[in-house]
Amino acid sequence: MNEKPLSKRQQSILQFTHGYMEDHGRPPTIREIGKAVGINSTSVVNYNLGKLEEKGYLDRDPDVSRGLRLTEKAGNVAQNVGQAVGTAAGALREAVEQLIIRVPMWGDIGASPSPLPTVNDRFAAYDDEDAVVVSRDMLKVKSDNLYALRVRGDSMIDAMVNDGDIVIMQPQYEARNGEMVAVYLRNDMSATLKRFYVEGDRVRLQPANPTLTPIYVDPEEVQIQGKVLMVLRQTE
Amino acid sequence: MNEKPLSKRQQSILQFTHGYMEDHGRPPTIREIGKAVGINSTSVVNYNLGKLEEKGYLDRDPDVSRGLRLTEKAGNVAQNVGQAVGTAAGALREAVEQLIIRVPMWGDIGASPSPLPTVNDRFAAYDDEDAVVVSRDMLKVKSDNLYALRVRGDSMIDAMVNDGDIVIMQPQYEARNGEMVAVYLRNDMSATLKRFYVEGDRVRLQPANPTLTPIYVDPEEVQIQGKVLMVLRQTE
DNA sequence: GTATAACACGAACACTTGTTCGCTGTCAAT
DNA sequence: ATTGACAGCGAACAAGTGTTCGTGTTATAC
Repeated sequence: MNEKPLSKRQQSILQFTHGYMEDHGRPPTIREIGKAVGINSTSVVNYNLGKLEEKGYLDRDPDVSRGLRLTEKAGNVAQNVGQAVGTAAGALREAVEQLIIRVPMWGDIGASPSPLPTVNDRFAAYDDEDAVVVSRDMLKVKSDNLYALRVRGDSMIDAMVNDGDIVIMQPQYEARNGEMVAVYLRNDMSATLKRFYVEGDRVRLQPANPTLTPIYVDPEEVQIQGKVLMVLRQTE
Repeated sequence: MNEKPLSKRQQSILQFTHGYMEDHGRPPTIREIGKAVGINSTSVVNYNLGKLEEKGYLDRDPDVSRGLRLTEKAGNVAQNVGQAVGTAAGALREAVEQLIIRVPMWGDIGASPSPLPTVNDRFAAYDDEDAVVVSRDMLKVKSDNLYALRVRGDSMIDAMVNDGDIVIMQPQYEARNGEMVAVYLRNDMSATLKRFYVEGDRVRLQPANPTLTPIYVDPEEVQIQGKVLMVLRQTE
């Protein structure tokens, strides 16, 4: 449809109407439009509004005061404000959720004898205040059931994990070779973080520090409690 | 202020007005309100609108048609959609900025001989894609000028930092006793991460692993490049 | 040059809309 | 029992607002 462009007056009318609606929360009257765009006669304003309606820039309800409505074509604002705000807020919330994970802090690991807390141990209400915030980019797994533990004592040093460090865990009760896991050694009654390998009928637990020697244990002695995904150290 | 609750009629007036505004893009007239909530007399509607204005639920412009405006207190939608969306977006963006810091990834540390990159070395445009996202809670400093380095090789193991770990650095060229810093040893042409102590006329560099022995160097040999704030390890 | 359409205008009118007035009824406090 | 506050009502009125009418000017098509 090859349509005539808007006259300058018609553009002024649209701009004024849009701004008036935003400032006042209601459309302007015919006389208010005329005063704003320099038209002395209500019938000229009426004529131009009729033309704008023909061209699809606004709707008019006849015989009611302030019976104008700008259409989408006029670039007017969305009518359903609450929905627009909610949609924007939801989109931003989704964007944040795409960026970070809040991992609940469940307690400590390290002082012997002390088994690791497990998923099933947890019944206290999750407290968001104690969460550790981590970038999703740094985790390559689904974020189900992650938890954080703070290391107490020097027993994890062979795992290159220091007193005070935080480890991000994923519940897991079996391990593949090479995975860094938290294991509870029943004979020692202690927990440790090592890379796990099955070798013949024994289990090799390899320290993260490659200069240290591994330990070999009977599979019966090992209780895997979870996989280590990240270590976070604050040095201050 | 102990204020009387709204009457049922007043609640109906607010609800009708809100819905009419959304449906029609303009406020209702006194007579439209009366018809909707079962009031035959314009003066009763007028009286109740006056009460709602007193209580802060709406504003009235006198002597104009459709001169009502619901206020925030009425739970009405924001009038300026763009502004409301922008305000909401800004508030959420501020909330995210309160929660996390995006630390630029500047390069590697560890392969010898290789001095640390410094603030002054950096001239390429900061690429947000390479940033490391860290929770502000885990940093106790102003976030000015932080940068991240990825560790290459085993040379940091005495610092309890493994190949592939990420360290979050703050530029700093002098150190207080006990701070974990990145230092460049001029004689070795190598960089290391250690706790820094001045002892007499020498400098003691203490490994993070307390079972290892420190090294003593001449102060002239030491070039401090930055303070280590955090270590992040991905174990997968 | 003429006819037609588009655009413009002031004035009057019709209708819509908000305000005011005088009155009534109910309820709580004195 | 009286009074005052509150809520309600119909009617009249004043003001606001949109529509219609008759006329004039300018641009376009033939």
